[in-house]
Amino acid sequence: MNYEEVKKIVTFEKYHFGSDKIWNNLSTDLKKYFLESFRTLHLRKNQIVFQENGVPTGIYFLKKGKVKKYKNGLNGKEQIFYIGSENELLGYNALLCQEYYSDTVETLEDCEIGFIPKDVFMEIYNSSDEFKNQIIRIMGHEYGVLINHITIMAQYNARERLAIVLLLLKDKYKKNKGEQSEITISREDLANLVGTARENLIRILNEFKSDNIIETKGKLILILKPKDLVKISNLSLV
Amino acid sequence: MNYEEVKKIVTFEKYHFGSDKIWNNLSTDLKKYFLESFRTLHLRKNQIVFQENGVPTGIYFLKKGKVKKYKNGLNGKEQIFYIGSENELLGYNALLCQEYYSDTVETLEDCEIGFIPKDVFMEIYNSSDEFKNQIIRIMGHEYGVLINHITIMAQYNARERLAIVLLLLKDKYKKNKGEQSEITISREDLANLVGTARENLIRILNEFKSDNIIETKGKLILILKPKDLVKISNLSLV
DNA sequence: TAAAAAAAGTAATAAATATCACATATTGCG
DNA sequence: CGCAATATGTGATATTTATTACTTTTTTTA
Repeated sequence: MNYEEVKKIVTFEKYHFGSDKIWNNLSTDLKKYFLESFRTLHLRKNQIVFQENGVPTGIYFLKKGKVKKYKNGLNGKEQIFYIGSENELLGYNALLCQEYYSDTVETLEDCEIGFIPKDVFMEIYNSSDEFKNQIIRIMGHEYGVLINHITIMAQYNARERLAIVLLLLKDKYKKNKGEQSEITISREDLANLVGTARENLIRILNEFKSDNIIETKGKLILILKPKDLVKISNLSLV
Repeated sequence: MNYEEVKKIVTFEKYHFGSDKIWNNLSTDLKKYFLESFRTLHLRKNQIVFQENGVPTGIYFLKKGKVKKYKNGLNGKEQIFYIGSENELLGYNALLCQEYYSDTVETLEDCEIGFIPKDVFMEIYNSSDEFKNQIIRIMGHEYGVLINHITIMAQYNARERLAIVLLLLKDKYKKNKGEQSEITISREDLANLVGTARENLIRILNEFKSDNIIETKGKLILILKPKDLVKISNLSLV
């Protein structure tokens, strides 16, 4: 199995909402209007963009940085189900279905975020069929990503899930071509993403370290042998 | 805690895709045209409506009966993430995002299903803003349902999840007002919905039986004390 | 920069869950 | 109908995961 085959198994698209593809099929005029319509917010690390049960007043466009999307479960424990990165849209689901937010978005690092008020967004949305269709395409794709996530959470054990999450983060934290991904994430967040206790997560990370699959330096995680992670993940082709 | 409060905790909407609300805000003319546009299929129990990785050729409208929505996970094990019932639409996500189906839909009993070919559906979809907005509203709502599901799968134990699933099925299998719900489901399917091994599921069902919370007769499950299931579920308000 | 707070890591133990190897029903069908 | 296939149910055991009670390290901030 070569690396290309490996990449096919862990298809990034299957784990990525894809709202950064909002520009596809959009005219340059519309793109320009959209980009000019937002006010830029600078948020520090660990700040909340919007919160579960809050009222949507617009949508957000993550220009720079990373965010976690989570829902509070048993005893307020954060269930992180997605890591958002550069160029992704945030908060359109609740706005378009006219409900309160069903999740919370919080920055993982200093972020630059564009905010577009509801009325401006709806104006663009309603005036352009291309834009509307693009949003719908994204929402349809999300469905597949989420049910894939459900299946993984329900059927794979913590070790397998950690392998999958690390492969995914390797892509999300990719910098320039050829460069090593520098995954910086707290053990608490990683545990809440994998869906296991922090103590358990650390034990598995240590196993991966002693097998030279990964290397850590403080919060930093480097993936040395992605192929081994694919093997551990138990993910199958198709 | 009275039954009204109990019902607030296990909000049906939080677990229901809501595509049966497609008619809301729709003109009677459009509704009529829609209903007249489909060909009715009669499917027996355990027949597949559409399959993961298949090409969408239209959408389905479940007129009568129940279906399971699942994805095949580890070693082909079915991960059931939704039970569809009367008046729900099926298969619109993949069609609208122009991808292959990401899940499989299979009947749980004899079903009457309307099929609308892609071109006819897209014609209705594109010609009516009300219809389009209704579909979008449904897709936005689904997002909340799925992340709620992820949180439950990741944080609640099998006993809690079974309690939640039984309360949900009680609503899905509701007949006429005041009548007792008759939940008929194979133990295998129930285990794949709860996300645990069949043996484990049966053990927990037996516990519920000896506490007189439920009653079973073959595949039939009757819920005697829903309030007790709410307590067991550990679901909290808000 | 030093104290306080938060996060990370360790080890032992308890609890939950999966797996295996069966026995017993139930259902489908030639 | 009756046999085969499938589904259900039981008990023992192995494995995985959570929990508890800490120590150590890192980060924050007064």
